[in-house]
Amino acid sequence: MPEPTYYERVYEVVRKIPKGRVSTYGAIADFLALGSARMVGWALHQSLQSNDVPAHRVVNRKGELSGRNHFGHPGLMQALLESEGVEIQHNTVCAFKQLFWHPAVLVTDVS
DNA sequence: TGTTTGACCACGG
DNA sequence: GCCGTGGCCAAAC
Repeated sequence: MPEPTYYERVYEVVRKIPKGRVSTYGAIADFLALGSARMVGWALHQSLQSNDVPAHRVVNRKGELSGRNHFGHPGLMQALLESEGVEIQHNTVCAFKQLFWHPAVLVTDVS
């Protein structure tokens, strides 16, 4: 049945995102070297109802919580991130550049 | 079955 | 540093 779809890849990558870290659609798309960032958004949308994927750790290139509106309730995404120690301001990840995590990078501590 | 949209990004001007 | 355009694949209409 279900062949390895682009979504499955995205799910895997997103699951690998360490807690307290955030990634971007472009980074995932670039890591998979397939499709485009748009598909990542679609995949995450599907993942919300299909898999346990920390989609709240995925934000757009600007570090903005673009999909906060899709979490069922606006603010939920921010709450989850803050719960993980990620500071959010104006629907944007503070020190996003610092918390930015790339799938190709091994899990390392920032401290 | 074809068109349109979609949680976007990179590049060029 | 901002604006416009292209691209990419899949699902919904």
